[in-house]
Amino acid sequence: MPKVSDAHRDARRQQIVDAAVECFAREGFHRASMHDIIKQSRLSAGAIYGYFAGKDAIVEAIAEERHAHEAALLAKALAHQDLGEGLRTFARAYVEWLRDPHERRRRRVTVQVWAEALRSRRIAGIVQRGLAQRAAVTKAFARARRRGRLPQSLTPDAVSRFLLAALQGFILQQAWEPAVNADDFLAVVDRVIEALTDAPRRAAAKDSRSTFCAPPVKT
Amino acid sequence: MPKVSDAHRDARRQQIVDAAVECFAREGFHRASMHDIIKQSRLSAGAIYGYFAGKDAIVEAIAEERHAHEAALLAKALAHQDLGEGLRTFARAYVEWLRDPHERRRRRVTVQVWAEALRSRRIAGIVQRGLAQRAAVTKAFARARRRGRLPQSLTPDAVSRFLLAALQGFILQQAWEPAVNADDFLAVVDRVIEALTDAPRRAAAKDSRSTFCAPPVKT
Amino acid sequence: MPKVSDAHRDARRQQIVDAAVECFAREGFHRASMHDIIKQSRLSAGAIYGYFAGKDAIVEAIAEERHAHEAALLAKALAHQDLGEGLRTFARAYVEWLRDPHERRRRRVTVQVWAEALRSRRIAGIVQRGLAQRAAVTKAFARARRRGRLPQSLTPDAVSRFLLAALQGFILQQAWEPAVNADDFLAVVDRVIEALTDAPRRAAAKDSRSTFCAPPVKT
Amino acid sequence: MPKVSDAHRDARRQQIVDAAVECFAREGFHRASMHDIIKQSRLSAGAIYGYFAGKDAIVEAIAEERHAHEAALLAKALAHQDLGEGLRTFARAYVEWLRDPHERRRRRVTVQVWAEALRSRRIAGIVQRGLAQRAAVTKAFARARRRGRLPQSLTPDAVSRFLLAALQGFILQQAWEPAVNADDFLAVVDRVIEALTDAPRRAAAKDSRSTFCAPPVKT
DNA sequence: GATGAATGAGACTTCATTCAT
DNA sequence: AATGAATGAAGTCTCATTCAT
Repeated sequence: MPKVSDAHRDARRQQIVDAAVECFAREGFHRASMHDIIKQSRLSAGAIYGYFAGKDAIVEAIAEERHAHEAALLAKALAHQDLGEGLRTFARAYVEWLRDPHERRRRRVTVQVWAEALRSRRIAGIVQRGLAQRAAVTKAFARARRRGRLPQSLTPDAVSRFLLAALQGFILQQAWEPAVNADDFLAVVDRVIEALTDAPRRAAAKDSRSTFCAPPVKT
Repeated sequence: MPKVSDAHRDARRQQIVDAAVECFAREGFHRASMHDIIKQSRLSAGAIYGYFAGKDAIVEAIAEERHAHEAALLAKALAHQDLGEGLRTFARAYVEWLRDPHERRRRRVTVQVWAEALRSRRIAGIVQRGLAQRAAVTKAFARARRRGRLPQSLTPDAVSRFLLAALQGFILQQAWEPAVNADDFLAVVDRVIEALTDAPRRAAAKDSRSTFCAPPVKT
Repeated sequence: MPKVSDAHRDARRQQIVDAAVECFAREGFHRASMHDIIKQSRLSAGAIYGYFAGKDAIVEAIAEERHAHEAALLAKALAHQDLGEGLRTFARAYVEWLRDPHERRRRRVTVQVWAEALRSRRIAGIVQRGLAQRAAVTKAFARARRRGRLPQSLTPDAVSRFLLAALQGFILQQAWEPAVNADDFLAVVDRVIEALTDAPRRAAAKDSRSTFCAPPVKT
Repeated sequence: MPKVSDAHRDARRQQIVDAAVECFAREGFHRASMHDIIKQSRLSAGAIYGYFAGKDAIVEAIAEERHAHEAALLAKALAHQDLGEGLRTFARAYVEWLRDPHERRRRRVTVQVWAEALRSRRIAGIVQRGLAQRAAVTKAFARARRRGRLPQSLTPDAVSRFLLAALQGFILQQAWEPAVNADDFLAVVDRVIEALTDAPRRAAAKDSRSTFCAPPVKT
């Protein structure tokens, strides 16, 4: 079986990653043994080590895998004319993505990756690279704020961080309780995004005044 | 009939739990060995097994530990006349709690507990018991909604879930990046709680005007 | 089985070393598995790792073991009034030592240690430490040369090195061919030592002159 | 009927052996993997197995390789009119040979072969075949003894064995310490050969006098 | 003939837990 | 009650060799 095609190599790699996701979702990284992954992948021990340097490398590959899709969703969100609208669409698409049973298994692994990031510099780096995508949202909020669409009292960084936190928390909750009602959650998200970004529109239509004035202006 | 006093037993128990937190925060549950915990606690293997049935039991004890304090904070929040005010106070107190270095170490373990809950029924049960405290908040929101202080379009469950999610996400982010700016985050939390609890009344009764109206000079 | 006596620990350690010698002599270090040593020692895997950090550490312990006895033999040799006499006695005692079947097994391991010294810095260091004992012989030859009992044309270092080489070669040959005639070999050794050190006596008695003068004086 | 010429086959074979020597000298047989040899030789796994049955066969080929050259040197030595002279020339030529860096690498492997001979019957056989060359020297000493040029008290076998031992010991020492002074060593070898082959005659016929008589000033 | 991906037995080592002292 | 040496199953990974292409 000499010099196999790149496509074949990629397929094998994916076969291993998929098997590992299955095992890790079921047992956790540390409980799942290489033997389990080997059986699940229907390859041999040696074959796997030809594609990955070890168990950790597989974990890292899994950790890395989600970024591309997230970046795509995010790009679409930020392309919207209206930031709030874009973010609401993003939230909807993201939650939709989470409905896929295959993706749900991966998310169980994601939660473990989050924990592992506290221990492994490599994993921490990968997680950081994922989190770094938030920067684009922060920038968008900064632009919005300059146009008066975000309260001066809030920092763009904290706003994007807050929305990300809510999303991460939801991912956690869904991992623990798969039956969680995503639509109701999305309704809250919509309302929050609206509150954070839509006020000017409301101001234009209804001329509202209120406690919104209370927090001091942050510069 | 123990030869040693209960106080002594409790102290020993805490000594073990503290040593384990230290080890788990540093290495993760699975990487930390009982040997590590034994050394850290300066007790003997046999002694530890006199207090805990095994490694899992220690993990469970740690997982359980946080609930009492959380319940107390929450009770105070819900005792407030104004729900929004109570929740904002809660958020502030919670974040303050997270500043303590000792607590931060424990939180690193919490993140691991979250991952472990996906694997262990016992840990899952403990986490669920913690999450169950959210019910009181949900009830409070239900009351608020009946009084028109929460939009009819939002379910009390989803609102409390959303706020919890944001808190959990913040805990994660702080674990990864201890220098995260908590005050800016709290400002967003305040605004969101306000938006969720004040808006309905405002929309119906008041016209709002605010900082939104004064866009800063472009830079 | 808490806090066992030092004597007990030493006995256990020796039990492991002895088992390892048995296995290494039979199979070679690399072929002999830890499993073999474990079975041979009638201890458990874990017990062995409580005494040695790993297979290499056992090899090192074995490599180290011979030095004390060698140093004792050498000290006796060098205490002799007459260096030649001392060395002949040493050779005899050393060869006698090699007759012991237990010691012969150890020597099979020694030959492997010699090879391993080319690869492992640790083993190389241990071997060097053994070889360093030659320095005392070199010094004795230097003294002898100053008293005219060693040809000026020979360096003390080379002489001691030569004798050591012959001994090492004999050890090799005996390892390959246990039936080698040691007495005949010793007769040659005697003659050689005599030739290297006894000339003055002969010179006194017989006034000999010869090709011995040919090599240039080395200083 | 091979598609490639014998010359090509031999070149390939040598390429493999050279690569293996490189790897074995660097890492030792057991640590060097076939993978290492494959990379070093710039051939493929399959190609190597077309030339050698396995790793052991390569080791055996290396072990065998030295004999031809040794036999040639020895034949020249024994062709000398004077045995002592012949042996001294041999020693000189042999040590000269050891100066070549390529040969030094091979000698590192030789030392390993010596150890391996204790374990593998095949390697033992090859080593024995090398050692068997000593028989010719023994015979020469027997002839010398019949002519009164070797003391009756020494067996020809032991004398040749002794000289071989010294040479083997030197090879070991040079492997461990490449900077060893070969010339000084050769001076001792010369003297010893002289003592073994000239002494009887001298003792009977001559009076000897030498450098022994001129003790240097004490320092 | 040549290639190199794949095999899978088996290597070394760790570690939660027990129990004789 | 306390100790810590001992257990041994199970873990991760390597590597000589094969054989489909």
